[in-house]
Amino acid sequence: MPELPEVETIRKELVKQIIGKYISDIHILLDRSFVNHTQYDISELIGNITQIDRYGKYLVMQVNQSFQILIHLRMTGKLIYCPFQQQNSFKTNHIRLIFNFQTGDCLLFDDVRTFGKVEIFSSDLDIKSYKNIGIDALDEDFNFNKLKAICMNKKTQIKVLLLNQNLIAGIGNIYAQEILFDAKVSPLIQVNQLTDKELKRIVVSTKKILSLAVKYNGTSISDFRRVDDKTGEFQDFLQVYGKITCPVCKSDILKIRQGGRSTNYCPKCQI
DNA sequence: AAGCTTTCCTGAACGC
DNA sequence: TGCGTTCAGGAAAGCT
Repeated sequence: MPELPEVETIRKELVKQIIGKYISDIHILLDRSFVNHTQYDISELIGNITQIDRYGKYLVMQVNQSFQILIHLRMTGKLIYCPFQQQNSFKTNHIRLIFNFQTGDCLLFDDVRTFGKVEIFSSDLDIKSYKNIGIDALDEDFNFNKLKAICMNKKTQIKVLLLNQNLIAGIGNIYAQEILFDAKVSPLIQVNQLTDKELKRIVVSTKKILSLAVKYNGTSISDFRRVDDKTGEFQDFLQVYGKITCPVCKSDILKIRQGGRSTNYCPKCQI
């Protein structure tokens, strides 16, 4: 499931593959994957890809000065670059959209569970405010003071807060668990109860875990694949997600549910 | 208003 | 074997 490191991995690879390419046609295979296309004339959604940015888990492709393509992969969305229509060489069983380039190659949007979304925005729209996206977890302005301000007067459990994209953007269920394990903080603590030391450890662990995961091209647990269909490598570094035994103290890892999501944590290391 | 719950969807894994 | 049930998850809408 793509979180910040996976989306950043995809972004970097897309920059290499498709910057400067001319989108000549967008082929829609599943209507609901392309949220607001009925507001546009598809034949006019053409032009050069000039820039690709990431905001939290969102990808934004700038096309000329005219419009932006906003992409969210949710759980099973993939972007696969296919040189010269070599679609058969990739495991693309659930293609929802095809971006065709003038050069004959294309970008496939493949998504088993169809939660992923592609959306068109005019260039003057600010996506961060439109989608109410919080500060990016790897933004250098995300620091102790910022986290303390975010946590002030809130009773939410820290694990649930880390998943709230409106407050901090980019952290999903795998990395929230890894960050709290690394910071030795219980996922159950209400954020207004966190000490300054704990808040500082959470910030340090967030930077450490996410940047390491970016370095290793993300985590491929089940669905995540890179633009060239390769897997990431960070799954080899996971400490607590999907684990039975704590790698530090050998205690049994507890599995609980918070806000409808599963959480693994070590009750001995994470107090 | 903050913080819950529900909805969307499919394939894998499970139980009988 | 094969059927039915459960689970997984991000974000937004609908609740309280």
